[in-house]
Amino acid sequence: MIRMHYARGVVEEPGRRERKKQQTRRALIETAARLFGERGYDATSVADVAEAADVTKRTFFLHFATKEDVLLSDGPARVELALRVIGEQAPQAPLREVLAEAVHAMIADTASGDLPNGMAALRARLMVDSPAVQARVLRAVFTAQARIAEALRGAYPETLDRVTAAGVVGAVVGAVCAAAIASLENGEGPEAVSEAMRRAAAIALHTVDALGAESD
Amino acid sequence: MIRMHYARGVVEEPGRRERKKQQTRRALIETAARLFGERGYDATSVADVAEAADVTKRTFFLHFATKEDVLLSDGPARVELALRVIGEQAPQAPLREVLAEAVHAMIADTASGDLPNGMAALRARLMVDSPAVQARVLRAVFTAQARIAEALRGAYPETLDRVTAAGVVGAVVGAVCAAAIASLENGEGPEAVSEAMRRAAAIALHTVDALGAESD
DNA sequence: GATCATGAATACACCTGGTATAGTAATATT
DNA sequence: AATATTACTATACCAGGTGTATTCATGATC
Repeated sequence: MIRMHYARGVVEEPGRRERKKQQTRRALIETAARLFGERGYDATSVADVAEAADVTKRTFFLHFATKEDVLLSDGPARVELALRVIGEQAPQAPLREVLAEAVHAMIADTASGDLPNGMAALRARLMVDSPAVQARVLRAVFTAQARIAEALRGAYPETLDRVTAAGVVGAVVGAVCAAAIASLENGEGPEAVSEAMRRAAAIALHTVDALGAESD
Repeated sequence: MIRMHYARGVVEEPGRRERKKQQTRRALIETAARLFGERGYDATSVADVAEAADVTKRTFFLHFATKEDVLLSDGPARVELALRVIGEQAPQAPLREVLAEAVHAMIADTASGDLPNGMAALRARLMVDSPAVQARVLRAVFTAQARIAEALRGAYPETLDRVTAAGVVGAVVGAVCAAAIASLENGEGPEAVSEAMRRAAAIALHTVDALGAESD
């Protein structure tokens, strides 16, 4: 039987075990980020990371499903952010504005909330020369995109069916991603990259206006 | 010294060696497609495919860089198709129409030109339940998208800079892909999927009209 | 036609990502 | 204090992927 009703206050304080777990997790993330940054992604094996973090390779895979996943630890939070924005403004505000808000929030979060460990920046760097990372990140983006699309469809069931919602969100996210990568490959700095993402979002958001009238 | 001036006619006929190479390549593709279809992707090892095609595992990797790549053999042709469409209609026709033509050509090719081996259909099926396939396909799409964007930028240098081109193409491709997957996950048939892709493309193509005026 | 160079395929060893299993020790619950 | 969880370890294993030396058919040259 599962019972978790220890009344440690309103919010459940983690307890020593959970704290230690998060500690190893953080150690793995930071160690991985450091080694990937120093030696490159491919030149760093999971065994190296585990060794440097003083745990076994097995432990690494108890925390992360794949080697790439250690780079995606901040992904879920960003998706939750977007979903929260949608949940708050949802059916009252017009679709276009809600989607715009959500995307802008994610872009801003990527740019500003990244200072502590620089994970997004590192990920961007590694994406350029590691196909595996690129593929995994794209898949993560795609999954996130699908969740956002479902949330939007739920909020505007009369305007959006499942496929249309996916299409619209796909357009915006696709534009933002492609612009970001292009900007990165252009060698532009974080400032310019963010600007490129915002511009791409603004342009792609016009798809929303086109929802009713499809010529062709 | 390298000399390849055997005059076998205007077009270079392949010769026995090259033909045998292509033969093993085809055998690997067909065998892989069959086994993946029968047992599923993850349940089929590269060794299995090689064995069934009567070659060594090493030979498989001389033809394909990764296990996933054997599913992408028809990808390059589809990209070339789009580039050809762009190259033919390029700067004369308006950007919107050229992009529309290119995308429609790719969609049509996916739907109709797929009968011989059903590779696109198989790929779509396998994407749904194999993360590795999904990731690799997304990466392939992303790469293709970058090439198309570059071609467009070359054709309309005054309208498009690098980042904008990437954004526009990213929007259209992103919309089409997302719609296709959503439709597939909806359990819709090939007919409906194609229709979903066309609709998504039509909607996303409105981004092109928004190129001049960006109201943030 | 004999000879030589090329390159597709082989055989074999090896590394790394990822998993299964059984076990240990610290932590949480009663 | 006794018991149940559970993060972590140790170890062996599988599959994807690569390096290297070798074989052998093919294509070029004489």
